[in-house]
Amino acid sequence: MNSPVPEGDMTVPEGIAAVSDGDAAVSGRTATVPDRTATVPEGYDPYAFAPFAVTVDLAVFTVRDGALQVLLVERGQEPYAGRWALPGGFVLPAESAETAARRELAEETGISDLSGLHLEQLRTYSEPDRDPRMRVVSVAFAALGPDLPEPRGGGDAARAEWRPYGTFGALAFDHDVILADAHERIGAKLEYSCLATSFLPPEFTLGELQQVYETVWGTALDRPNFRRKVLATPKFVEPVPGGARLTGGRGKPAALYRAGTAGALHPPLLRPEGRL
Amino acid sequence: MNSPVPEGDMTVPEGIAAVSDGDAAVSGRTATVPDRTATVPEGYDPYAFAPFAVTVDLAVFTVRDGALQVLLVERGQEPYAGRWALPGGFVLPAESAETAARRELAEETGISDLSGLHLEQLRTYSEPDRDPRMRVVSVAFAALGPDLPEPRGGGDAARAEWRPYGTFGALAFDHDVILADAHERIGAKLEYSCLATSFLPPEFTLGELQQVYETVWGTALDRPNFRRKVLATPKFVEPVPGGARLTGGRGKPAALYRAGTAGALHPPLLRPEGRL
DNA sequence: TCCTTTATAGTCGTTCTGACCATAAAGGAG
DNA sequence: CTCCTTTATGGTCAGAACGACTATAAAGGA
Repeated sequence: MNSPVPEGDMTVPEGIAAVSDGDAAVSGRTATVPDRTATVPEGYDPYAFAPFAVTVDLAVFTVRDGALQVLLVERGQEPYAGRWALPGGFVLPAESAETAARRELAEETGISDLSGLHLEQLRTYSEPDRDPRMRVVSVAFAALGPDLPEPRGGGDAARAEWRPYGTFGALAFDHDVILADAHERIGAKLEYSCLATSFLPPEFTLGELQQVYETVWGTALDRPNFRRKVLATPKFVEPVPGGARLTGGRGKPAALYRAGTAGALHPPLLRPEGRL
Repeated sequence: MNSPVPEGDMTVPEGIAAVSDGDAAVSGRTATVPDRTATVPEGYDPYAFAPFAVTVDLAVFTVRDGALQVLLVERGQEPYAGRWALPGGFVLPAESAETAARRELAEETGISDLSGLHLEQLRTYSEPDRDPRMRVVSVAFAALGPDLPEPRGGGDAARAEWRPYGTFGALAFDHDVILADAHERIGAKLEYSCLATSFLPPEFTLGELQQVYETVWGTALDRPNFRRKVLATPKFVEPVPGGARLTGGRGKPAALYRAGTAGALHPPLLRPEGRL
């Protein structure tokens, strides 16, 4: 896994080749301001390569209280000061976008255990006028996890909160578009992957699994048919050994299941109506 | 559609806001070195934002001679001089990644008519060591089109050629991974979208459409069943008015069809065996 | 002790799918 | 001109999957 700079014709000073070999900058994981000397070789003019700032933005979903909720942060600065936005931040010189996404999320929410969080690259937003201040390219991620703790709003975020999807006004920048794209992607992936289990704790009932589908898709599903489909799909879920059952609810106790080893669903579990 | 720089804490000089308005660099379509003054405001320290070079890489597929072919260019410089690579290049300061992708492709292949080409963002590759020279983030695209003209190999590319998928050795950088990801994505999208028609000219036979599926998936399909599925999907294809038929081939002349207006396929046309 | 709620099992008719077989219409070989 | 091969197209048929239901079980609450 190396990488591009395609067939670059841009005159690259010979001294550059040796630069990124030094891993001196890799350690700067918690710094918010990148080490200025880390990736910039002596005598290298970064403007020759049209420098961009690279950020990550995260559309983090969870299912809480039977509703699809999104993690938002309140901006403390212009532009869009006071407006809600998706969490995110700058990619540091020694980070991949994936690494930066997890770091930023941890910083801004104070949630330390992100192990159960499913992170997935959505797409990159690179319109030249995305940010009124400067040229910023943002790698967007869709993330989903089980009912996570209340965010603390640390790091660069003034505040951080779970908000029910659709109950807030326009977000900062192009975050409305990113969020809508993320929602569409998640909904589509539920059809042909076992992604839904990422919304749930390690052990769950089929009723809870169904609620994930219903919440994300916004449609009601027939319970017996849903159950039949899920159980008919090999390795989608497997019963918890010992016949453990969840009680305490209103009705008959439900059997507990764990996520299986399947990555894809065959056949897919299609949404009732058309794909869009 | 604006954009991120999330809740930026990095002190941004006020003078920056006016910067990207200047479209001075947009014209530099054939320039290999971007205008250095275009996006860099006075008094702005780019290192505070960890400048990255941003490139695009394209995995361009077509079906030729019954085989899936990929467009490759030969690198003329180190690193990986003489190695085959995916076409691509630097994003200019006033371009989106999509715009840069089409420009680079036109430059490096000499193919002027890219209108029939379907371009789709794949994902962004941002591992810190992707490029041995410097920090480069690459937005990868999957592209597919009907049998395109022979590439001329202009622009930054020493040579450009169609090569049957799988008939070449290791590509430069992480382009092997990008290409594999693109192939997987295309194969998956054939299942639930009408993307296959992008591989074909405006008018085509069902046999040609089936060959696209067979070529991309690498599996044989039952002809009557394929036909039944395709015709049963509303708006996937529509017959050419007047009952035009393609003759000149070996067997019975085939009816001609055009791409319909459907974007998604319901129900999907699943690959014979599991999804991966 | 009902009543409500949720889980789970099963039925039934329709639709879809995969594996076939059959026929039509072209070009090529002899 | 006559087979033969090739490709297109039209069917059949049994099994699988699906959607809409009905029925029963097991909990808590009134």
